[in-house]
Amino acid sequence: MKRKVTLKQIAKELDVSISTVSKALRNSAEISEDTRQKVQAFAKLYNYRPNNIALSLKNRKTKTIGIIIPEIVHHFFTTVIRGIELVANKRGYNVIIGLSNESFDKEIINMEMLANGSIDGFILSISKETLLQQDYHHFKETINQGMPIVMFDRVINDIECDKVIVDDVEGSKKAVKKLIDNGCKHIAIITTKDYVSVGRLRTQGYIETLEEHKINPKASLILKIEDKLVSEDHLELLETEIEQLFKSNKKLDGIFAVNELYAITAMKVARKYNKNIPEDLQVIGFTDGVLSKHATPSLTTVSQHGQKIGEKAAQLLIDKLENENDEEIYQTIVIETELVERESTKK
Amino acid sequence: MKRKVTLKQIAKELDVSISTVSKALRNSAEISEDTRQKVQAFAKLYNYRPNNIALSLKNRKTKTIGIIIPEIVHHFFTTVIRGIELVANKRGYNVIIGLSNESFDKEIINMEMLANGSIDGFILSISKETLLQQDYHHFKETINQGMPIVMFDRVINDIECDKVIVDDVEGSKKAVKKLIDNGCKHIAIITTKDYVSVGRLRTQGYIETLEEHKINPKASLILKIEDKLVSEDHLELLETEIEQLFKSNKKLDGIFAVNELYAITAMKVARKYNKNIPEDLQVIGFTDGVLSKHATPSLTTVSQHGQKIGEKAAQLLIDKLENENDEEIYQTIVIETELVERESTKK
DNA sequence: TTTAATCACGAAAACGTTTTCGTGTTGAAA
DNA sequence: TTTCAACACGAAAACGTTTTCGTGATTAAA
Repeated sequence: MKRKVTLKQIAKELDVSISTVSKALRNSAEISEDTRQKVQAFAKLYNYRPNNIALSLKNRKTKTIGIIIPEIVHHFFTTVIRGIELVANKRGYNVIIGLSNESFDKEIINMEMLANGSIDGFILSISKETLLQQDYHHFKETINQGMPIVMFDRVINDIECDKVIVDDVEGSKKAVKKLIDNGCKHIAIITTKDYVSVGRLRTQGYIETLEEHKINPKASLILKIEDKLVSEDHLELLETEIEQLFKSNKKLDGIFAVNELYAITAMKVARKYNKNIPEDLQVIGFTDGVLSKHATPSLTTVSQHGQKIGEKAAQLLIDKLENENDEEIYQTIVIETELVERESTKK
Repeated sequence: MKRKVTLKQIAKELDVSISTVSKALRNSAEISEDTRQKVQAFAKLYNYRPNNIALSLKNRKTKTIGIIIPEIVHHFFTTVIRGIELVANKRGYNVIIGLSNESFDKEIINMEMLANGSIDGFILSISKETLLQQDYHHFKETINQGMPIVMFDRVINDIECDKVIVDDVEGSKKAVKKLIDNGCKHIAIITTKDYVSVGRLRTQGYIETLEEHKINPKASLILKIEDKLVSEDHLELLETEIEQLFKSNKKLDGIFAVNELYAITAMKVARKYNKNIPEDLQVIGFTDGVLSKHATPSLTTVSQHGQKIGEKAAQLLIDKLENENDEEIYQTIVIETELVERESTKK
């Protein structure tokens, strides 16, 4: 087992100073051709690689991006990570991941763990608990200490930082409009409680679109799920709630669900009630994931282009990191949504 | 914007030495109660946090684990990550992620990027390309430099390191046995080419189980997919290959697929051929993910307990890291698989 | 031959810690 | 009054780099 070789060891071995070795390796003009070759040959032989930690300390930058997300077993978030990793790697950055697990405390702990020198900046999506408590001091403090943050998807307006979002309202409008155009008269929405910003916005899009088409939004057609209860383990609860929706709206012919799971479950319930999809009931989801693609019938959804979100977020962050003149101009980038039409809606 | 405060600044401000500040903060007995309180108060006021990078350099350990996986948009791998993160965090470690994207070169690049000081050890699953090329020098070199590696899921025997695997053969046997017990006479397997170790092992389990039950494995019932062709984008190819299987085996009444996607697609094809599941055809998959749970009918699968794999891997790695006496004893932990019975098999 | 410029290298500081060891000051014991 | 612990603190080294600056030796110009 040969330990990693350092400049010091090379210097000692070749009987020159550390500075000389360093310069020789970096092809400094100060060093003679002779020693340069000698040093480089030796370094190559022993497979010398500069120690990242030492470099980080010296340069006061780690070339590492910290990602904080609520959950990793989650198709959307992983596509975002994929995007981040893609451009980060291309630009010489590493990616370190912290999971808040939707918890306020864990979000803070993770951020503090990383903020003390381990990373140069954050890309994050806020945990539900944080959104619920509306306590954002940790973000503000981090930014105040000169560490840039880029928020995506779940963002809040009164934090001054770069943001990458999808136009939830617009995306939701596309979906609802599609249902209307396809002839649906009684369109329900299955959404989350309002404190989840994306749920709120998508609900808003739903209502606006109905109104634009002179349709009166009916309260009985709006189902707001308390999603703390509806983790993967509480599927039955979700199902019964949706069944209620079916029971109290016999004429139901269109459903817009703000995520895949709600949509899939709705289709399941529909089958139970002998409604054919898309003939009797058309369904559109939000967030294009594996479920949508492989469900039967496959699900028409609003795609958020998670990877693009990640790419853009990483771009924004790295640009800010590498721009010396830290002008405090913050951008909010909106990534276009796209309606992916599949079998759950009529042609 | 107040920059992060350092020991030096505190020392200067309070007109004491850096050593005194450091000791005071760490409650050293060398420091008087008076100055201790003064320093601690000041530190608290300015929210002092020791710089991780400096600590890493000093201690020659980063308290960070490097994970290298082939793909992040992948249910199994993310559950493993979740497990790793869970115990890593509990034990004060961070987690940094590199994606090989199933590429040999990217695997190497990522590992080199991290191996130069950024992390204390690796947890990884080998890329398909690496498995295909059978070039494992980068693993050996890393280990040789004193950096511990824990491999999971896709491992290779002749690398000396800790490993966490599922018993693919055993898991596959459970599945096939279930099909036999349920009365299937013509059981097909949809698997990968043999260079993917998990595919090979699951095929082995299939064959062995048949033989144990005096059933002759028929070549026409073994479908080996070249999975480079079958990314998410080549679904039709997968479908036609499976259709061939149906066409050439009219009596087909059981399918064991080595992953979710193959299983789901098989069910889709079955529907096309008007085979009822589970009455006419029973299907079992491998890897319990979202698809299995939410498909219709829901899919009976062999669950690998990804999270447990991650937890165990992290445990092994951290134990090794924190055990000074680096005895070179390597363990291979086998995580039990479990047959999760759902609607795609008979009761 | 003297002066000045160029060359080739080394010493040292800096990044932010922790820790070992040394030292001046105090108080008590002799 | 002298001696010696105990006390409270500081200097310095170390982790592994990069970079600035200084310097002795060689070479070219005067």
